Amino acid sequence: MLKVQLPDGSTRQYGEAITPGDIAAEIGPGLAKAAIAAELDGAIVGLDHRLPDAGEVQLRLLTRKDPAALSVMRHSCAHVMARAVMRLKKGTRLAFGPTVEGGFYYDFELDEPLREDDFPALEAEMQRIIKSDEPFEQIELPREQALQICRDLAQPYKVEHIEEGLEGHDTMSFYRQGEFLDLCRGPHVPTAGAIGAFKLLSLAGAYWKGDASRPQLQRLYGTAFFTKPELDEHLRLVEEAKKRDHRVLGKRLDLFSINPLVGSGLILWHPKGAIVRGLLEGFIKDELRRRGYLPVYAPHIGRIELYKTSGHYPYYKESMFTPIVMEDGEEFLLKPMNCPHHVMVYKAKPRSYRELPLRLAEFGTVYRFEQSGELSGMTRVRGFTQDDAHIFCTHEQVPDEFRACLEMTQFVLDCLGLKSYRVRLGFREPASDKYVGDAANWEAAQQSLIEVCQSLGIDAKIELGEAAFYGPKADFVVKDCIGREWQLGTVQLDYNLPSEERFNLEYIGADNRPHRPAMIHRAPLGSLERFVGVLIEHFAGAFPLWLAPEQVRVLAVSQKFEEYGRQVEQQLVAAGLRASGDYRPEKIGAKVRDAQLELVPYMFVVGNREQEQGEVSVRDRIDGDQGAVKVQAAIDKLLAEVRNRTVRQTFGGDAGLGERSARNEY
RNA sequence: GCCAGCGUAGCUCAAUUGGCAGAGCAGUUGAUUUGUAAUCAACAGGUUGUGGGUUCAAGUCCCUCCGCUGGCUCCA
Repeated sequence: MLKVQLPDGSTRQYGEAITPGDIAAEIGPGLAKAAIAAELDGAIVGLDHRLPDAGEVQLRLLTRKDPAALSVMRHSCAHVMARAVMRLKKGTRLAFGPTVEGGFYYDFELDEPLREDDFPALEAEMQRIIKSDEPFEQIELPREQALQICRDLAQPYKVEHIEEGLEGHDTMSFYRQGEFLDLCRGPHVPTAGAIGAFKLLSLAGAYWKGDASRPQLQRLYGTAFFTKPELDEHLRLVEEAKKRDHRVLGKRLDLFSINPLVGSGLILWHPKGAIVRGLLEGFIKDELRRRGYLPVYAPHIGRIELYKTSGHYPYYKESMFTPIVMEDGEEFLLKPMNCPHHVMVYKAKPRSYRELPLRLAEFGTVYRFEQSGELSGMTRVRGFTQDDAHIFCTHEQVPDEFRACLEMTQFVLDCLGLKSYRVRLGFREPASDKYVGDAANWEAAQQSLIEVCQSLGIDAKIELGEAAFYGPKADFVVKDCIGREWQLGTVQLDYNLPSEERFNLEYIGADNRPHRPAMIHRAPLGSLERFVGVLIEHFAGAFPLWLAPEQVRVLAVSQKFEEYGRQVEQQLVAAGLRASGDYRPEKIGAKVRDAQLELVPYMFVVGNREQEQGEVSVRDRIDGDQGAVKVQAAIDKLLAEVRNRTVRQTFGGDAGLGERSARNEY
């Protein structure tokens, strides 16, 4: 006897084998038609899933209104896409085809590669398959039979996956849809007709099982929604994301450039971009001073022996610039990290416990030879500046220092209007022996990270095995205003560099004996390049007043008022505002338009009326014409907005562009 | 690094089947003196990313390299 509890609290009892589809039909023909999948005790299953014969289960029938149903449908759409590819390209070998955030993909190996030109034909074929509305039918087969079928179908990747990936599974799940049969655990929509509007998006390379030493397959990306308007809205958001791309805006707003003659991945900060960066640096410097950090400076290169001692060389040799070799054989490296230099500052003299915690801070520029295919605008570069600091402290001080670091990062992000973020806690894999440092210290440090996050109200997720070999870490992952996630700030504990086999750091304790300090690396913004890139996209180039490269522009109604305009402009500059003036022989409408397109936060319009009254007409970039006020009153208003670092406007929306993470395997 | 695609004026984009490289904006000059998102006109702007090849003829077809884009892999 099976007892089924439904979301409304009602229960139903069944004596015979039953499926969610049967139950839906029993409740009503409308639900039977609308149901797409079901949630059985928290797990998503198909409508044809056979419920247990006895016991008690909770069941929820999912319609197209449930987000979980969308994933099921997209996965089915991936199958339809694969079926279409196999119809058009004979001999296609199938790999994996899961759902990802914002859509789905399927990996194939073909004799003739797919091209984007093939998309229209593929989409037409998919449309035909959906129209014929054939059911998705699950088939469970014993291991040997499953293997034989995949061999008969000439699907070597499926065979390999059964043999290696699904070792220990006795039965295999397949889904059949017409002539298309695929190893798949599902679930799927009942029939292809449930698939709504879809679109093929892009073509890419992907290694089999994500392993660069294995064959490279072709990955076909697509997306699907239950209705055409939803698909159109999604595509519109993707277009919106493209418009606020920091590479596009960086060029249009003259913030930065990258020049092949200078080198890939090397940022040229133009004056306007440099203003934004400088303001951020100033903001951070003030915070560091307030929080007891001491500024230091270190050179951009160091002898190779420094990095041999730190252990970075030759371990990270592949992602470093080649050493500079002098005539006498001495070698230098462009520094890929600031820590070894800062460690040497620590080691410059004997340290007492009374000096700890010692917090050494520097905007340190580092160089890493990232793979060419990895470079992207300001967010992935070969030379970047970290708002770096290294804290040397006793093990007892670690929790307080963690707290201060996380609190500062939180403060900085809040000030910049980045309100949506989470923290990834990278902890050690308990069973592994790849980590340096004392296990008890690790345990205490990890525990304190959890407690600090809790007390600061930070949404933190523990990821076992994601720690660096030298210590646990907390990475801040920030979500921008269209839902994309970026890893920015980081706090990392380091048991390696202070160790005897590395720099052998010591301090003299209260017991007059030497002790080993702990070391924390931390950077609230991460890299200024990436951070500014993310800020550009987050604000769509429209920086809040305190960060805007140009804060006010004086617009003269005609050239007759140039003199008064320049006078106002001077007052603005004297008040500490970044101001300019537009005295061209253009109509005021044209000047307004230009300032508006350049995203200048405020325009002060001056003409005859203003000149006579000692006023300016304030035009707000967001709210438009605000009418005339005395010059000093206008300045005071702006100064207050700067002082408070007011964030007045960000742009909303979520294009489903977060971390692309595979959910359904095979 | 790997797979696929792309590269035309500062920017956005045209150029029939391989047949005289073109437009808008930006720029310069001149006229206009303007009241809240584009005043008018003239001028100038190019070794079509680089180097090679096929052809009577290459922006267009083939190869090389460089760069960019989307992914994959990597990320101290």
